[in-house]
Amino acid sequence: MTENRIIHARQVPCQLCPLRKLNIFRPFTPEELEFVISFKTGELTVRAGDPLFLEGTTSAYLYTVLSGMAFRYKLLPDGRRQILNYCLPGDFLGLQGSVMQEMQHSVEALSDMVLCVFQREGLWRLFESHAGLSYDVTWLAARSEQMLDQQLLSVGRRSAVERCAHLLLSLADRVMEVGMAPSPELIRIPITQQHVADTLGLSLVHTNRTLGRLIRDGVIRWREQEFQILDREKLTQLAGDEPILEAVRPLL
Amino acid sequence: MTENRIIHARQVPCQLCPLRKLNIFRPFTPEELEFVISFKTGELTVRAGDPLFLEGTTSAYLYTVLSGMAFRYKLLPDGRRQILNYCLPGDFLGLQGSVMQEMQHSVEALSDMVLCVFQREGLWRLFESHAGLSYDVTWLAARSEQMLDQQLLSVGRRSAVERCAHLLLSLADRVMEVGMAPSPELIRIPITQQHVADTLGLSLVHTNRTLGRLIRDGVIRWREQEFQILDREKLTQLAGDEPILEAVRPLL
DNA sequence: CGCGACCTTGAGTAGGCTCAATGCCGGTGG
DNA sequence: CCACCGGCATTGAGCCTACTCAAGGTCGCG
Repeated sequence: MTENRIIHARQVPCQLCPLRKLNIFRPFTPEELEFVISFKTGELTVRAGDPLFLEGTTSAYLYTVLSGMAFRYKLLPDGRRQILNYCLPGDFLGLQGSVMQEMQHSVEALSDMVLCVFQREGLWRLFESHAGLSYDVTWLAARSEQMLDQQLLSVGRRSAVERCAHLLLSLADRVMEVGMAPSPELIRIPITQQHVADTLGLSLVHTNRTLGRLIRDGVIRWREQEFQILDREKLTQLAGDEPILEAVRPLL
Repeated sequence: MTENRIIHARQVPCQLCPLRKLNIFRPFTPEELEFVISFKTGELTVRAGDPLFLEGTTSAYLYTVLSGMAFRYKLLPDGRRQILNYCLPGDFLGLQGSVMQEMQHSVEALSDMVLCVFQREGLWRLFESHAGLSYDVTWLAARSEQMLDQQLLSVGRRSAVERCAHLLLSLADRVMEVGMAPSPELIRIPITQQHVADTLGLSLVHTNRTLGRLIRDGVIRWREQEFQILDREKLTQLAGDEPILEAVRPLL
């Protein structure tokens, strides 16, 4: 469980944070940077498949993804799983757990990951001393709410093809944003079709057939742990609507 | 549009706010109360069917629902609608619009409503001067994210009956919480079956048949603008999982 | 009285589901 | 070196949940 995992000393000093250099993240004042340095208590390395949070437990920590990928999900008592969203570098995890008593969802690593670790209590110190950073936290919460809105629209109202197209586009965009893609449109993501199915509220078989159609039509390519967008225009048209990308965002 | 609607002078002074008396809202310090009084710039009265926000526009205002009900939704280009959630008294609206450039969703009044109006800019003043209230805003954002998680789980992974049961339970609970229900289990909500359908990602006809089954089985009663839970136990069992209620929450 | 908003019901269809088998590949152990 | 196994993708067959189209029915209101 989260609580007894080893937290390493910091390897990556915030000043040299590779993410912060990306121009999708808003620059910090030296003062803010200093605070974040004091806020960060260490780093956590996890391996693909490890849980980061478990529904029903409480966690003393908050994380920012430094590298790697994870997904947030909920389970029904009988085991049906709904993936809520994917967590990429720069994403801030665990806020719900800080604010509520118990986590209402679980998070699992998709790949090996490195995370910045913050103490839950430090968050209050952040709010007390740094209005700008508090605003950032709220900003990030609003952003993930917005992403959930989109996802809900998809699952509730789009057809299987539309859902697949939309998901692939939005994943590709997000992966590109944080510089995780080796080349434009070639996306290496450690997800299986089962993940896609559980994200989109479809069965595995039907997801496979739907992706199969996209592959046969030359719109995408799919291999284990990797997919590629061959015809973005067509994919966008199938999605019926382009996913939204925001300009600059904060990074904690 | 929001921008040219008439905003009345305050009728309800925050000190006497009827909501704040409910014990589901955390008490404020006199100092916080004073700030909120200065933050509130007036009241807005709207009628059932009026839009509060429109996707793609920007709004200069934030609202707290004082009385009445609304729903938040998104549309697909071809008109398919997904209702994201319902807004009840005490809910804080428009944060996404403050934080992003443009609204990514719309909100429409279900009944006549009264809303407390805040200036978007005032929010920054709030963050600068009141750590506790800033935390509250974040808290509220995390709460609505959590509600979306539940909704997404429903739409993605539950059957039609389960979805209906779950929605009715959670609406009933929320309505009770804020004292809008005349008597326990008798819920008067101005929604049509079309709203239910658009909330659950179902068609109108199938929603009607599903509710019909619940009615025939004596689990609920449905009339225009009103439903009633006759057998909560059965409904909970059909839902497969009880919706979560949080204890105390902030009110702005 | 007619109309609009909403609920209801029937009939036929289809998109998506389940069950079940097969194929592929990489890793492991004999 | 090969046999086996587990994880993942793929395919076929049959079914069923949920959808669409199309008519009514009811009620309140101008």
